[in-house]
Amino acid sequence: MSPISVFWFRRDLRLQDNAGLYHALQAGAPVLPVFLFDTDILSRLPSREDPRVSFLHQTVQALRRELEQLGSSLLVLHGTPLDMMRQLAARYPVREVFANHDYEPAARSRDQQVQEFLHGRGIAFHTYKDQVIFEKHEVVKDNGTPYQVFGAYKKKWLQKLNPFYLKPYPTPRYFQHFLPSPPLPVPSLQELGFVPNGIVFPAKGVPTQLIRTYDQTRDLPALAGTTRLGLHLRFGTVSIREVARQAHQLNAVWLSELIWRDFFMMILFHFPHVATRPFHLAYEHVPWQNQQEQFARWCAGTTGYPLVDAGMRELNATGFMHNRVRMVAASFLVKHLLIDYRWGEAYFAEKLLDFDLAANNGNWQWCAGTGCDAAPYFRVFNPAAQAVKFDKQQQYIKRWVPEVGTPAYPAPMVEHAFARDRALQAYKSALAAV
DNA sequence: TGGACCTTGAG
DNA sequence: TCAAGGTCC
Repeated sequence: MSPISVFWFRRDLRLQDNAGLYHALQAGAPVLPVFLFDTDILSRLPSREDPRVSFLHQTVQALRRELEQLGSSLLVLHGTPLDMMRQLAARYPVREVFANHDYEPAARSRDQQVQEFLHGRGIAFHTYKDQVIFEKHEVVKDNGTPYQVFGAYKKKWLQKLNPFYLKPYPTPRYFQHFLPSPPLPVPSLQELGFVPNGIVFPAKGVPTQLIRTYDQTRDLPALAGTTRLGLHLRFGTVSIREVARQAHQLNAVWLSELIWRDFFMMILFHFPHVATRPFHLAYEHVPWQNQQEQFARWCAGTTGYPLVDAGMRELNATGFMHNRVRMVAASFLVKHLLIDYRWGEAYFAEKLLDFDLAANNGNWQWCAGTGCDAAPYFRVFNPAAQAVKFDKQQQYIKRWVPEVGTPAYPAPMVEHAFARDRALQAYKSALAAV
C-alpha cells in the first residue's frame, strides 16, 4: 500500500477554508481524515450531559456525511492522542500527519508529545495557523516582543491586515485527494459516556442586517443583537477568515471584537501562566472572601440583583449569556462578593457553549482588574445602574426573573456602597503588599 | 524620553 | 471630577 497522509480535525470542524486540510490535500498523498473523542479532555468534563459533546457529536456526523459524498469517510476514534497515533501508525502506511495550531497550554503539550512520538516513527507532523487571522508572532512590537495592551495591538493588527489574510483556502480544488473509503462507524454519544441534552445550538450564519447594526444593538440584552457565533468559532464550524471578511466589510466594532479574540489567544500563548494565575501577579494577594454559600447564590441567580440573576439563569438554561450581562455578572462576583475570579471563570467554562479558554480567561481577568489592559480595579460596575442603562423596560430581566418586584424575589445579598468600598480596600491592600 | 493613552463607569 | 500605574513610541 502506498503512503498516505492523515488530517487530524480538532477545533476546525469544516471542509471549507481549512488551512491544515488544504495543505494535507495539496501534499499529494491520499488523505485519511480523522477525529478523536479525546478521553483526556472528556474525562474532565463535570457533566455527562455536557451539550458541547452533543454538538461535537452532531458536527462530526455531519462532517462524515459530507466526506462520504466525496467517496471518503471520517475515521472517528475514542481514546488518547498517543493511542490514536499508535493505532494509525499500525494500521496505515502514514507518511505525514497534518493539523492546525492550538494555543492552549494543554493542547500545546499534547501536540509536543504527539510530535515526538511521530518523529520517533519517522512520520512528519505539520501544523498551520487556522483559527485566528494573526497568531503569536505576527503582530508584535517593533522590538519583536508581544503587546500587552490592546489599543496598540489593534492598531498594528489593522495596519498589517490586507486581503491576503482574509482569503479562503480553496480546499474543494483538491477534494479528489481524500482517501477513498467505505463508510466508517461513529461511536454513539452513549458509547462515549454522555447523554443528550435538550439545549438548542445557535445558527452558523449571521443576517447582514444584524452585522450592520451590531454596534448599536450589541449592548441591549433584550434584543437578539449579537452574532452568537462563539460556539462556531470555538469548534471551527465557521472559518474566522469568512467571519472577519464580513466584519471588515460591514462593521468595525464587530471586527474589533474579533481582534480581541486574536489578542487573547496571543496573550495565552506568550503568557501561559494566565491560565492559572493573574496576568499581573501583584493581584495574587487580593484577600478574597470565597464564601461557598454566596458563590452558590451567584451560580443559581438569586443574588437579589435582577440583571445579575437574569444573566446567570440565562446561562444555566441555555448555555449562553449576553455579553453585556457577562461583564455585570462577572464584576459582581469579583468586586461585590470578593470571590476569586477563577471560581467564576471555571463556572463559565463549565456552562458556556462558546467557552474558549483564551477569551474566557482574558475577559474574566479584564473584569477582575488582574489582566493585561484590564479595567482599573477601582472601576466597580453598579449592577442596578447597568440594568437601568441597558434594560430600561426590564424586558430581559423579566424574561429570566419573572418574580422580580414580588415578595418571592430576594433582597440584594450585599449592599452596593458597602461592597464597593470593601472591594477598593481589598485591592488596595493587595497592591500595597507587593 | 516625556507624554499620550488607556473596551464596554461611577457618584 | 474621580480613580493608578503601566505600556508604547
